Amino acid sequence: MNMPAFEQGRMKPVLVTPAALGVVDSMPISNFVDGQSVYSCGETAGQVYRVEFGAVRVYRVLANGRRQILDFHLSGNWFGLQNEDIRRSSAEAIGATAIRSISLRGARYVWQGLVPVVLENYSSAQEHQLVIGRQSAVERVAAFLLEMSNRAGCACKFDLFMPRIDIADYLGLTIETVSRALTKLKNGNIIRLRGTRGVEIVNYKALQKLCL
Amino acid sequence: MNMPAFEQGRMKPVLVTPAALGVVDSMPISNFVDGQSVYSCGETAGQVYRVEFGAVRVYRVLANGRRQILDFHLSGNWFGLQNEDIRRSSAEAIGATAIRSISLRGARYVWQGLVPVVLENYSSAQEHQLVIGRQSAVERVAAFLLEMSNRAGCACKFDLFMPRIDIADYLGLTIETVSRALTKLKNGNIIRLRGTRGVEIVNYKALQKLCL
DNA sequence: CGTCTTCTTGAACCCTATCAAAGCACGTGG
DNA sequence: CCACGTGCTTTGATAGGGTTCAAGAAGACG
Repeated sequence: MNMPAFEQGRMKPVLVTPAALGVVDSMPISNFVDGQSVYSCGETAGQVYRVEFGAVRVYRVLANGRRQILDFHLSGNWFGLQNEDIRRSSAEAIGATAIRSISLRGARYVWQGLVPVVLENYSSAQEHQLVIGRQSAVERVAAFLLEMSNRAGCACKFDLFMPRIDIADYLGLTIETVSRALTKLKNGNIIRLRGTRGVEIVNYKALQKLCL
Repeated sequence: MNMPAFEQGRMKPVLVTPAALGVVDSMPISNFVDGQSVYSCGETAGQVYRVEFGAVRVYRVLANGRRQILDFHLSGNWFGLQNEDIRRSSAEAIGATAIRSISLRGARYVWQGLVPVVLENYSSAQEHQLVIGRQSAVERVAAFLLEMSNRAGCACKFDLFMPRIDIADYLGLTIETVSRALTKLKNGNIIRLRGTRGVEIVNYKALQKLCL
């Protein structure tokens, strides 16, 4: 089932990103305010996007109003990639955000470079399935904090850029449960909370251990 | 944010599948018995796979033994697509299964054709996030039955090809809860159960309504 | 036809959601 | 600079849904 090492390398021909193709950096950047829609469920999908700065939440809403945030996208992340013509999710800016949009006009060439991007998004979606499918509230919040820490460059001190409700809808919990989990982690001297958004990881290993 | 219709069509240059590239059909097919491993977590990833007949479950296991099935793959479905060198999930045959494996030797060309496949898998992963993140037990089972019905060609009468434990681990529930949900749907005259695996959807609309 | 596995059913418990209210943070205007 | 108001967060009490543990029933298979 295994392969020689020289073949493993071929897994990533994909380091040829669209940027490397030289077509992306010339694409237009738009600015969004907090909560502003980038695209909405039901719209036709004609572009893919890259966050230049700020953040984006991609989510879906059930008929009864329950919302599930599928992913957060930070500076450098691509989103809006899909095969179907119609958007089945919505995307909104979190805070002041700049987004580069790429039309799929020269589709074949653009998609080719986006393969690693799609694979990465796919991978993180699967990771998240595990978290919301098989972990308890505290474990989910712990996993979330580690994820945010990693995305902040593995800093042990960072700011959450989204409100509690977004964390809850990302983790499949309620804001109250998220708050209680954070309090529990704080009381266990695993994290420290600074104001509403600030987080400091005091006991990194304990946090990792919680994610099993 | 919308685009003219003629550009929409460009979203799918991707109908050029590997099969169309003429390299896939010549790839070797292996046979697997029920429960046999296709690849395991921790192995190096050198191939992608396509189910020829039978079925495959892709799953991850937490340190404490809790398992989450990420996806089921049926005849014609591709799996094992990832960017990283190391497998973070495991794949097993469900029942007697034939699988075609494609080395990523001619990687660039293969990946190019696989873009729609990856996008499809990504899309179904997101769909599933919604189910396990924001739906109740009965709603999850209802969604699962509809999914299986669709994959069986929208038949209202079909066989589940996996045991209850797989359904449970796919939906983030226990087997008992899955069983109770099925009983509830049966008692509500929404479905009929034939033996252990057989399912007949009696009230299709009611089932859809449950998924909201 | 018997045995083993899988599935279903039951009862008790636990975790998380829900409902309600108080505490903060921040911005506005006096 | 402080009072006030608004929105978000935390904390509390209760209830509901799902898990867990424990049998029992139904299939599958030799």
